[in-house]
Amino acid sequence: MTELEIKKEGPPKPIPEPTLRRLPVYHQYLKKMKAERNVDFISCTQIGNDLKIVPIQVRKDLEITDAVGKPKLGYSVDELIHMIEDFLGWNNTSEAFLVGAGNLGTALLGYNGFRNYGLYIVAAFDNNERKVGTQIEGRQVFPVSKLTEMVRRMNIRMGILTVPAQAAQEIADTMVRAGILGIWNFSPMKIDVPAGIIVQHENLASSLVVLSKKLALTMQQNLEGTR
Amino acid sequence: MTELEIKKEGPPKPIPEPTLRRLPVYHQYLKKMKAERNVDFISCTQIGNDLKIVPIQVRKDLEITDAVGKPKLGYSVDELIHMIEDFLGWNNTSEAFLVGAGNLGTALLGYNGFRNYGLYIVAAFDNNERKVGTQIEGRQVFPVSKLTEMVRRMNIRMGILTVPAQAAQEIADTMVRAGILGIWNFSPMKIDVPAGIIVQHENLASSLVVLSKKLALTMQQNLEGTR
DNA sequence: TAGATTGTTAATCGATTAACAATC
DNA sequence: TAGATTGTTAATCGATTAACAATC
Repeated sequence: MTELEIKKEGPPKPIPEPTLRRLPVYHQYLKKMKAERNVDFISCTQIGNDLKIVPIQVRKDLEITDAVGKPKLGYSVDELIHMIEDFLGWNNTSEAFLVGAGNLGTALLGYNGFRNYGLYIVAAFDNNERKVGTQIEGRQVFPVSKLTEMVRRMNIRMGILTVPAQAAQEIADTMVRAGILGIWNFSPMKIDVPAGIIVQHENLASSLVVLSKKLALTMQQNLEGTR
Repeated sequence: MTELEIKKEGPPKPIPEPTLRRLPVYHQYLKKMKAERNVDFISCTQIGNDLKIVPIQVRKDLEITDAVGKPKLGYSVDELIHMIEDFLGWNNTSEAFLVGAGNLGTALLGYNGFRNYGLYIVAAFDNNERKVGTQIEGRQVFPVSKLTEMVRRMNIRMGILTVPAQAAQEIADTMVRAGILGIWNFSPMKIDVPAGIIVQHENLASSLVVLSKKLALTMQQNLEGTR
């Protein structure tokens, strides 16, 4: 070993999905701590307490971003924010098309936060004649018939699916044929895609089931408590 | 042991959350198989193949609903659908209030599927004067100032939060004070609640991160493949 | 220095997967 | 009957949690 620290590369360690999902939560928290209270250094203990995550979990999660802390002091908030953004690739924006400019699609188009997460929705597509040609939240609405050509021309890799259930599979097929590699599916329909295509399905039924089961359990326990 | 099978009760076995999230997926699939192809019996192998879940996983998941299959034949589709609905409590509806009648709120109000999942959104609340007093998707819009009283009067237990980030915590507090026990949080803000209150946070940043990381990995692998 | 906190290695826990006997 | 599929028990895997030495 020389004095120069050799950064060992090794095979890319797999990132646990739960960790990945928590990183944006830490990021939001850190941003808030910085803005509201101008905190410079922070410990896993404090993060954990505030977010109701066990501190050791926080440490493990942050480790994956290669952030280093100082014993006794904690992590530099600025550095941590930066490391998370770097790790998540929020510093280089990628572009996406959104198909289905209904209420849900409009809501997503109107959510400016995505830009901070490295995502920019460049255009929307819809079959409704009254919407085609207009702008929604500053983005042009094109007919779905233009989708394939535009995906190819602009080299778009991500598609956001906000169409009704019955149209979901067909639009997904079109997206894939055009060259889209990742689909963010907000439709209530599971879609079939070829191997190698990534689908992230926001399944509200699944989420609702988790919430209602927990709720049912709480209410049952409350009842038992009064007996 | 008599001839009568004694159904052993035992302590309620904990339900793995991943299983819970998959049950609605099976349900949707089964409904589709029934409707489109009139399938009467189905095996875990087939379900697994179609949904790209390993068959043994499917079996384990279905086991929790107490559904029983016939060796060689598989499960009765009708019975399975019924058992899942029963297990998830989709046969008795519960009511919810929605706060924030923007595009996202409107989208949720317009999604009729919730009724099949045992959820009915009875009313919406908003501070926008142009919305208050109108109907959206057939539901009356009330001012937020009426929320507390109406939650109490109607004994509502679930709140759906579709307000902008900066209003989220305040509305959540109001909900909790009024007696809401479960909050379905669609705002991009993590909310603090007292112990015992259930929060299901639809965190789009988390989902996006998972999708983009996977996408980045695929694109990287594709690149390596061409070299 | 003393002690809080990080970094790292080991133990635990829970979900997934495998193995195999029972059965229609 | 033969064989596919269920039901059930065991093994594996990965994420979480614990333990403890290193360090500022």
